[in-house]
Amino acid sequence: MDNVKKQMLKNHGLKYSKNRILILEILSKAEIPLSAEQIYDLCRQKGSSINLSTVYRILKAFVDAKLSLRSVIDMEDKSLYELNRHEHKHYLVCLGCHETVPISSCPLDKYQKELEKDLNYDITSHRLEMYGYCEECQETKN
Amino acid sequence: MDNVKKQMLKNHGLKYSKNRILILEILSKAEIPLSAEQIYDLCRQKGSSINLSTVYRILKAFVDAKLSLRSVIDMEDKSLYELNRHEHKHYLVCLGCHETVPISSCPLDKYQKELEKDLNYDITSHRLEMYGYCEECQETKN
DNA sequence: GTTAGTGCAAAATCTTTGCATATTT
DNA sequence: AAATATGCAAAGATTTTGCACTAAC
Repeated sequence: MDNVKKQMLKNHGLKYSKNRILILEILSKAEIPLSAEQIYDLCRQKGSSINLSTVYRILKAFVDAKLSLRSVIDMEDKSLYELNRHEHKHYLVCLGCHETVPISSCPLDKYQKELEKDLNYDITSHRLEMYGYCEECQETKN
Repeated sequence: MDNVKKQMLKNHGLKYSKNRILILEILSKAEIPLSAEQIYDLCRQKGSSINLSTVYRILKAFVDAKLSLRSVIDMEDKSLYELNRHEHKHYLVCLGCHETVPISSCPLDKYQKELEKDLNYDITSHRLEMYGYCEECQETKN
């Protein structure tokens, strides 16, 4: 029984369950956001007989508890889920091969503060993704 | 018959049709991105008997022809469509009332060039949305 | 023992498609 | 007349939900 993960659940007001631990492990190891189905497949590969609807329910619980983040990538129709690492991170996505590169620098802090003043908004977050072509796809013109 | 809009279709390799003109008008007037269903409703309000699947087909044609842009907003499950005005624009979305404010300034040019060099990517576009609370929703804690 | 999580099947929502008909060039 | 757009109904894909059952506290 993984006590670190169990504690993570508790800290976010979530009850323990085998499935939740399993999905938490998968998200912890993932370096890029995964779709519900990818997570489901990884569960099955690890021998679990979890149901897809349970995966969705757990992901929803994680997002509500702010343990996970949900996002969508341009041109994709499905949601992606990742662990909320409380790092400010963005992604660069190759439009050819869909390689996804995490980027930890962010140039938006000052800009966000200016906007807040100008527009009388309390800005709590932002989403930034960059799109383009990786070295290989530039050559093959994918 | 709106000849400006007719020409717009032609310029993008799209054949004329009443429905296409109608949707083009709706997108032209819209200041923020609209969902397929909102566009459908606006069509019906204008007396058209268009079918929802036709709306989807036209929007797909517009996006393929780069006459329109398709996007998704965090926490929403449906695509949004707007006219491709070839302006670089972002949106600030209120998490309380979903007010959407277009923002034309963009602080990312230099940053994007740095990333290109660092990562050997050809970066062709980016998406930025800001989320927060408008003045009113800050008060009512929506 | 009570509360909450899960599997399964069925439904809900958004989007796409096949086919017969209508419109555009 | 030939090619494309459209309406309708049906299917796809992703996500949600009701209910009986099981696991966790």
